[in-house]
Amino acid sequence: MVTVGIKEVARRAGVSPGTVSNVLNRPERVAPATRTRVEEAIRDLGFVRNGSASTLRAGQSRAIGLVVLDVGNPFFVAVARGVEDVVSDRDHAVILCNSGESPAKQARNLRVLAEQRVRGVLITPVDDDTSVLRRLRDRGVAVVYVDHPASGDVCSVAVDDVAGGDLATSHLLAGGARRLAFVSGPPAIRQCSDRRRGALRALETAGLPADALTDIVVPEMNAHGGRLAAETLLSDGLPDAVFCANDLLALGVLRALSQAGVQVPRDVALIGYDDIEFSSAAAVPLSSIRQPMYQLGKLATELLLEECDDPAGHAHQQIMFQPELVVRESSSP
Amino acid sequence: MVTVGIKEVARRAGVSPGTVSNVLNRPERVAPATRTRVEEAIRDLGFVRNGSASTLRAGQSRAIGLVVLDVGNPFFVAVARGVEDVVSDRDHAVILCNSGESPAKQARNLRVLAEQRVRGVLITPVDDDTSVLRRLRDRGVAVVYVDHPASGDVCSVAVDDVAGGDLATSHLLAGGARRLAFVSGPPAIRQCSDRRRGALRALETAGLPADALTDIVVPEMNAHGGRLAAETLLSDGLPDAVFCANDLLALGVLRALSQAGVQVPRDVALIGYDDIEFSSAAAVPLSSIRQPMYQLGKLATELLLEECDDPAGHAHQQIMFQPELVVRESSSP
DNA sequence: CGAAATCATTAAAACGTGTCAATCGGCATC
DNA sequence: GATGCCGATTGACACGTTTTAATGATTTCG
Repeated sequence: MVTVGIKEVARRAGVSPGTVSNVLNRPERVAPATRTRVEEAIRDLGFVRNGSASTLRAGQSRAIGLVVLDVGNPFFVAVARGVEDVVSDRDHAVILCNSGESPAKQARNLRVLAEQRVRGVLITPVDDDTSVLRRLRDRGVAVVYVDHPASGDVCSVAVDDVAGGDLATSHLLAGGARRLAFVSGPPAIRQCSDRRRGALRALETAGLPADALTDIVVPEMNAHGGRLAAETLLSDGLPDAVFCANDLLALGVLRALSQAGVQVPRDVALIGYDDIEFSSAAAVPLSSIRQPMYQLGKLATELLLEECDDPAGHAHQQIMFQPELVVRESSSP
Repeated sequence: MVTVGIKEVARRAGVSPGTVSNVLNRPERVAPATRTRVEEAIRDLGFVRNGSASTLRAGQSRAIGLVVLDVGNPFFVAVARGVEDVVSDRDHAVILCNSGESPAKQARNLRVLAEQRVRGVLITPVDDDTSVLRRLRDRGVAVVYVDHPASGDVCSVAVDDVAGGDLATSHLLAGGARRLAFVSGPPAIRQCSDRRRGALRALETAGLPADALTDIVVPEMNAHGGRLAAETLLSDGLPDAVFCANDLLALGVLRALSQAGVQVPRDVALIGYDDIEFSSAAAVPLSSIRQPMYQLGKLATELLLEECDDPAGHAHQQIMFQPELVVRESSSP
């Protein structure tokens, strides 16, 4: 393993290591003639900068961390795309981490990111325990919440989940449903509890009691969780309508119900959340709540980089998008 | 930004920096009493080790790179899961990169990984240009091909795509189809060309001419590409059956055809590739070719780490899995 | 009881880059 | 022709960790 470093390049180009460094970092400071000479040497020797050394010296790396709940969820994939597009313009890198909805994995990921001295972290937190994040910020790492509202001292980009829950539920109620089920992951996940609160608000607006809504909590917010929920639905008796906290759950529910001979929407109405691409292509096209996923990632990254570039003059912002109801066959009588 | 380093921990614990390093890396070498003292100091000061410094000193980091064609494709998400599970046991990290089927992005990603001095790289190459990879290996970075067969001097884990293409096509032919269309991305992508070769083999076996297969090439192997392909199908006249190089394409084709009033499988049979979870939940459940996605990632990672740990005694292996036909409604008359 | 051996700890030298004060050379001004 | 000035380049040090050879402390054995 031959390690060609900055000083070999320097020797080859007949300059000092300092000049090579300048070519890499502030090309404008070095005379055009020597610059091309150095660039040739770099090409000839196949030199690639040692990121560790550069990070060590500079005190921070040219990477940001993105911690999401589930890389298997197209929602977060779309968010990641937004992040990637902004970041690659500034030739930074994204370290994508998956917390799998587990606080332990989230903590492990954050430790790795802290070790890597990332400039900043975009995170969809697993729960409301902000202590880990606070420690990160104390260490000088900028943090922006993604899909999670925050209070004054930190930036956040989110979508109004209470409004979304209300939208979905009001739509189901307008369709004539009276007994509802809410399928979601652990209530510690804010998206779940907020969407539930929205559902309850809709019930109240409609003059219905809160116990018209039955909670079904499953451990994982994916298709498998959805199938588990369907088992409960089938054994406990079907409600008029089912509201799932995301589309993966809804697809799982839909699948399991169909296999059991239950027809959607005839026997039970169904609505999901996120409006991922697959929802419209499902066996029964899925009604859902649309969110600006790509925008979420994009804007969050812009806020993060702004804070990194000017920590002092940066004013924290909390952005809140509004979700949108998308009606398809699964909830139309 | 306060930087608490190893030497502050040392001072607090009343030992030398070297001892703190030993506690971190070879705890067995330090006496239990001092070890706990150091561990307390670490906790008290909230010390986290500077990964750059340790990477710089060690010459390589404790991370591996994974470069995939499309993070939006559930196939690669499943592969990534396999990788992640193996790697996190050895407490290494995975840097996940998306080449988006573009050689330029792939090259950029590899540069970043080289800068980070990753121990090894798992990659599904965009094309057959191995020069970049060869340079990486010359620099001492282990490389394993994922979902891409290789020749003797490098490890690879792949699935027999020719066999898969044959399986899919033979199945369509057995269903009575005579005129076929093959929808895929650019033929430079090996998965596409191999599956096509398998399709041609099946035609030959059945005694049909090669021009019974019409190629439809789209720029992106996702649902959008599928919709583009469907436009071509509709304007050029429908074949008896359509074989798509992956399920995302097939879902897009299915969707667009349905919207145009074409019924699957009555008007045209359809089969995809990969057997991603959504395929079975589609409007018309999709026939497909199943691949051991998780196993692919898992085994590739094991080979990679084996090579990293013992570069000299390592014998390169080329693993080839066999795919499996999954028949569902989209191809059953 | 002294010497040897074992064990725990330390001091100092790297790793490759970025930074900054210092130097050099060329040029214009007086 | 001396002086000052400015841009280009240099040299040396620092970043935080790991590692190795050496030191100090303690035990074992003759």
